[in-house]
Amino acid sequence: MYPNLIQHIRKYVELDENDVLVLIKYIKLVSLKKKEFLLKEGQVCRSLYFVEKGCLRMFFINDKTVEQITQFALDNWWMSDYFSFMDNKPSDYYIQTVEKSEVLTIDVFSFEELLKELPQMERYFRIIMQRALAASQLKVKYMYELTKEEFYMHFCTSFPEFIQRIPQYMIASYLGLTPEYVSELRKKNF
Amino acid sequence: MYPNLIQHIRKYVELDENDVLVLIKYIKLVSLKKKEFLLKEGQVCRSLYFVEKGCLRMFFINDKTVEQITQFALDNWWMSDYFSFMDNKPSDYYIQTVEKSEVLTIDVFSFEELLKELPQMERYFRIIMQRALAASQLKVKYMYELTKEEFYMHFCTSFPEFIQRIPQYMIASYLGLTPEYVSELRKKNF
DNA sequence: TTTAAATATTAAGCTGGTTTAAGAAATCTG
DNA sequence: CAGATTTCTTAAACCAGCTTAATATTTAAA
Repeated sequence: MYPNLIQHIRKYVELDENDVLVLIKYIKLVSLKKKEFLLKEGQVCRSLYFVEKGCLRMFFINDKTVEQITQFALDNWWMSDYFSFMDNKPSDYYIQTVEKSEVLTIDVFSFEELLKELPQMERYFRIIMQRALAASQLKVKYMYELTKEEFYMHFCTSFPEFIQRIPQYMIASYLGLTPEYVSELRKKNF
Repeated sequence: MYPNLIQHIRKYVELDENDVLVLIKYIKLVSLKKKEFLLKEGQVCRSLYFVEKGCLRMFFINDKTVEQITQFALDNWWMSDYFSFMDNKPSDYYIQTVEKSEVLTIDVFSFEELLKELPQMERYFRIIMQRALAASQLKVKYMYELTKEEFYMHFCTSFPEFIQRIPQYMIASYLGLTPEYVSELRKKNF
């Protein structure tokens, strides 16, 4: 049950069979089709989401017309609007499946209970947050360092699995480019 | 001793007088003048830094000429290159004081020992990382959402204390603008 | 298999923000 | 206080990447 999550946790902390039984008390599995929503703007983000299988995207609506993607989560990634989750505030974001997905959810209350009952999960999430923070800082560095063309090329070579699975216009949005410009770059570079 | 750090920790977890004695075993105070370095490119970032008083900036060198600032840390902020710290890899960054500062440092080894001896610190750092991640995500959102002019104006109204303490050209760098363009914006907007 | 919807391409014109270069003002240092 | 250094301003030329608008292609649904 939830093999990817269990394995992921065990990369960072000890988790015996009993701990697993505790863990699964607090976790819910949600099976979703393509384009289903886990969160919409205005709702409080009440859960952390772990992608067992599939792909999520997080986006907000720019000047009320354009979807601006800020994150993707493929298999074995956590996703949440942490501000909304922590402070119980309405979110500015949507979280939606990009493809058919199996998502594990843990709500605020279960999260706190789980941390009490399995203190090593405090360490696990500390490490997860720390790694997510490092990744976020790296993305910001690339946004500063690279031209948009370089940013796109870098993304293509660094994350070829995204190029396979995610429509081009979504990648454009994630990188802060227009789809038209990505078209131009593809023509130019291949 | 270290009143700001102690108070900061107590905002999130319990810390009795004995715990404080344990904590200070692992922490070092460094007093620095303006423009002193805590980290230089190529070195491994071996510590987490907490600003008791003062101001730090984190930057890297762009195409070998221009300093690109990615973070500031004022009083009560933690700063580190988490990638370098976690994985023991040479950093791309410099960390330098912007003004005379009192900085608390905790190195990798002490960090692990501290977490063993005071497990509630695992929770404290989980929350700190979570908040830093939320802040980083919010910055990325603004970078997507706002024009450079709006980004600058938003920063000025949201963080007036930065405008007081930090030279204008550093703020320009942090926001990804040229100092010349900031000059133009100031003329235009006041 | 047809129709509709979603995704991708092409090309011309335009603009927000950079680059370059020079000088002015403020702040340090002895 | 004087000179050196750091920080800030001004203005013109320039360009990476966007906008607009029309068409083409792929995918999904009926």
